[in-house]
Amino acid sequence: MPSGRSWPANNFPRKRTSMSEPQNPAKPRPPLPEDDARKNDQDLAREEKFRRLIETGLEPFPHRADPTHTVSDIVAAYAASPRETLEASKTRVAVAGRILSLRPMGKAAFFHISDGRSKLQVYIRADIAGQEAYERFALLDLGDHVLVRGELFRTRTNELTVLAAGCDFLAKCLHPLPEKWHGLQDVELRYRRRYLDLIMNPEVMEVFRLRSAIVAHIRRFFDERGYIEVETPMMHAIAGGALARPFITHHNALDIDLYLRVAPELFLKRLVVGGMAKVYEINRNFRNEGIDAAHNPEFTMLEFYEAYRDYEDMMAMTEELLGGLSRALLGADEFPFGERTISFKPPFKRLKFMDALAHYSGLSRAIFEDPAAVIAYGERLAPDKKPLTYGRALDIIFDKHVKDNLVQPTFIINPPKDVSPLAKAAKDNPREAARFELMVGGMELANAFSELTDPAEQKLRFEQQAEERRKGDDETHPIDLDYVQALEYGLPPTGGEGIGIDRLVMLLANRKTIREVILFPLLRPKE
RNA sequence: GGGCCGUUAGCUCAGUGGUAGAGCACCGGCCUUUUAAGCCGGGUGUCGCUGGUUCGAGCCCAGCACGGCUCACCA
Repeated sequence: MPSGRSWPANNFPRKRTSMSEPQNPAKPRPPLPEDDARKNDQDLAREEKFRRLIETGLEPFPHRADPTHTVSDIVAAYAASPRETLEASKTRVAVAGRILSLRPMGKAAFFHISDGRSKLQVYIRADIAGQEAYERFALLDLGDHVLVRGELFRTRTNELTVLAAGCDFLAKCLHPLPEKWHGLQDVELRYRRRYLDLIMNPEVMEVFRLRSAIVAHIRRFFDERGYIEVETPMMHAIAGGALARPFITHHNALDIDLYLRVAPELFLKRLVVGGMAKVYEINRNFRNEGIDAAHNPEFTMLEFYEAYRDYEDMMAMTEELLGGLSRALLGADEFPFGERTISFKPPFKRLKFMDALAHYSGLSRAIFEDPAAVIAYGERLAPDKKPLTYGRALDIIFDKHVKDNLVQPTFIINPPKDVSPLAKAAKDNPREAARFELMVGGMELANAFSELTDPAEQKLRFEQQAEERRKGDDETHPIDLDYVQALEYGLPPTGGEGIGIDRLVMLLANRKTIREVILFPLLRPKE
C-alpha cells in the first residue's frame, strides 16, 4: 500500500504555515447542482457540512483511492476468523464503501460501510484516528463514500470490525437516503431512481447479479458448443422476423424511415446462408405494444440457429440449457415461482397444440375440424381482431384458455402454420408448423422451429401475410424479398430458437413482473 | 384503452368535514465496544394538480397527471 494515504497526510495540507492564511484557499466552486427551491432542510444541512469539509482544505472529488480489499473480500475471508486470530495477525486493510449506518457516541463512533453487496462495521475513535481526523469524520453523513484504513478486530458482541486509523473522504451524498429499516418501497421511485433501490435493497442487487450470471452461463453454453456470437442490425428497413408492430425512427442523412428491430431472425439466418453454421445473438428487441407484468417495449432475446438441426433437436438443447442453468445458478432442478415450484429437470412435457386446445378449452374436438366454427368462436373472444384466419383464431383460443394452465415447462408442439410464416410445415400435417413454443409459469419463454428453407415457399408465405394485412390484420409479417434472395443461395436445414431472457430471469429470480428484472423499465417521463 | 386502488415531511406510513401526525432521517446538547445505540430538546409540509360543494376540505364531488393491480393486446 502506498505510504501517506491517510487523512492528514493525503487529503489535507500537512501544516498550515500561518493562521493568517485564508482558511479556504481552494478555487471557487460552481454552485451545487440543484435549485434552491427544490432543497429541503436536510439537503441544505448536507451542503453546509460539505462546505465545511471543503474549507478544511480537503479535495472534495478525489481522483482515485487505493483499497486493498473490497468489503465483500473481507467478509468472505475473515467472517469465520476468531477474535484471537484477528488480534494476533494484526490484519491491516484499506476498504472503500458507502456509509449506510452511523452510531456516533461522543468521541467514538460505529458505522457500517457497504460495497453494494456486503456490509462491514467500522469503529473510529478520536484517540486512535486522531482528534483532527475525528472532527472531520464528524462532518460526514449517511450515504457518503469513504476509504477506511485500519486493523480488523472483533467487538464485544463479536462483530467483525475495522478499527480505523484513518478515514479518507471519497464522495459526498447531497441528499438523505431512504429510511434504513423499510428501504425504498415506492415502486415508481425504485424504477425511476434505480440507484437508490440498489443502495437500499440488497435483494434487488442480487436479482441483477443473477441476471448477469444467467447471461454469462448462456454465453458459455453456446461458446462451448462452437457457436459464434454476432450482433446484427437494430435498425431495419423492414421490421421482419416476428409478427409485431415496430417503432419507427428516421435517419437524417439518408432521409429514410427505419424500424427498430422486432427480431434479429432474418439477419441471423442470412448468416447461416453465409456459412455461420452455429450462430447466436443476445440483444434487445423493440415492440410497439402495451406494457404489463410480462411485457416491456424493449426486451432482451437470445436467438440461436444451428445448421443441420430441426426443432426436435432444439427441444433437447433447450432442456439441456435450462436444466443446466437452474443447477449451476440455483443449485437444484427445482425453484420456487410465486406459490408454485417449477422444475427444470429434463425431459419437459410435450403436448401437441391441438391436444392442448382440446384439453384445456373444454371445446369438443369436432369443433376444431370446422374452421368456420373456430373462427366464429375466436372472433367472439376477440371482437376487435376481426376478421380472423383459422390459425389466428386457434391462437386466440390458446391464449385465452390454455396459456395460464401451463406452469411446468411444456413444449407446445406444431401450432398452426398460418401464424408461423418462417417455419417449415410439420412433416405429417400441412396445416401445422414444425415448431414449438415453450410455456413456463403461464408465459411463453421460448419459440423455435425448423426454419423454412424453400425460397419459393417463403415468398408465397410472405404474400399470404400481405393478403391478411389487406384484410385488416395489422400483426402480419412484411414481405422481405432481400431475405428471399438470401434463401435462393441455399439455407441448409436449420433449427432456430428464441428465448426471452427477461422472462427467464423472472422465473429463476422468482419475480412476478418483468420490471423487477429490467434495470430501467420504460416509464412515462415525469413532467 | 376499460375497471379497481393509490398519491400526506427526505423515507416508511397513520389521519373519523372543525388548530396537519408517528417512526426513521434531520437540527441543537450529552455520550470511547455500539448495532433498528441511548438520553434531553426541536416538526422541518404546495396533504399530486386544477376547479367545485361547504361557515369550514387532507377528508366530499368533477376533471387532469403519475403510479400499482387487473382485463384487453403482445414474447
